[in-house]
Amino acid sequence: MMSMNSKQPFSMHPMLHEPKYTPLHSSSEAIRRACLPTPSLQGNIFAGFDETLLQRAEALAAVDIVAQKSHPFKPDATYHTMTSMTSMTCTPTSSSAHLHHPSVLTSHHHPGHHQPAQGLEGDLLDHLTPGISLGGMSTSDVCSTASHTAHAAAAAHMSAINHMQHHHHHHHTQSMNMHAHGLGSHGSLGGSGGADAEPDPRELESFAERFKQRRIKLGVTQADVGSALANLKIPGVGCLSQSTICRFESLTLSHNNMVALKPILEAWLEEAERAQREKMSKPEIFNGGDKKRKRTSIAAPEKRSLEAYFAVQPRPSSEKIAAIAEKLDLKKNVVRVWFCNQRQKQKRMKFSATH
DNA sequence: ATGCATGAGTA
DNA sequence: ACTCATGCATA
Repeated sequence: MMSMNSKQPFSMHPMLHEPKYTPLHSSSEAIRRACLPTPSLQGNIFAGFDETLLQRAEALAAVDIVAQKSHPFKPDATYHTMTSMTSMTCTPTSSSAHLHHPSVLTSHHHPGHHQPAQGLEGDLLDHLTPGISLGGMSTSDVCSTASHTAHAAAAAHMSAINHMQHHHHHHHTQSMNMHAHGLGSHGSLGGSGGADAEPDPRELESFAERFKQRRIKLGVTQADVGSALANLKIPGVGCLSQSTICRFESLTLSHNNMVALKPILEAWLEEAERAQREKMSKPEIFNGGDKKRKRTSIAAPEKRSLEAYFAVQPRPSSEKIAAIAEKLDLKKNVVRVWFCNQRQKQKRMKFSATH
């Protein structure tokens, strides 16, 4: 079933499955695509290029250390010991069903990628400037220690604290209108004139801000919002995690994701404010789930190396990943996932270029 | 707030 | 095996 992939009722052009955003920041795509030009790759004489890459990248990483900040936390003693877990996938058996796939909002447009040749590392490395290649990546961390996210903001009022709603709803239905914004035309919609579908990054930005503001005013935490969403009974919409709400508010989601989530959170907001008005009371149960997934922690040195590799080749081949994994003494899967996540990060709104 | 991970849907 | 949307665990 093609299901959700079907975006607009009126198929614009079967070929244009590129629901890319407004011309304003459509470059996030361009960026990643732009890194494939391979000027020269004939140099890889022998099979030593893999080793070379690793060595060079690590060398860069070393430089990085100096130029980088050394977090106040653990210098490096991080226990990446557990990276040896073969299938840490703690059998999902654990009560809390893992069945959820609230991907109602998925837009799955294929990003037509490519298989960039992998012989350019050597060259690239040679032309790379330590500061440049790695500077923009690792510094992204640093969270404001004071995450006064109104944690205990007394959600006394409407605390629809429904953790653990073992959703088993298979909402594949509704596929948000991922609309292929008419690139070029869309005037400006000064104040959301187009009802609910505005692919405007600016609009999303302001909404996210207002959302957070009003949410806090309601005295509700991000987690509360997430679980309360289930009470909205919006077909195909279950609950969301604190993470997602947080990311929405901080715009650290993909554009499409933001667009898809907006109407839902908007609906919740209004419902919440309405409910507060009439002093309601929602029955809250508790939760009851226990499953401890251990979060692998990649030590700083390894992380730096990975970043160095990434700067050169964001999409290493399976073999390359294996090599890197072995070099850094990490599970291949850990490395693979790391690269995937890294790529995803680059696509997020907030820091995505042109924004 | 964010790092590492899972899973559905695709290619 | 990747992308994307999400989530658990944790700094």
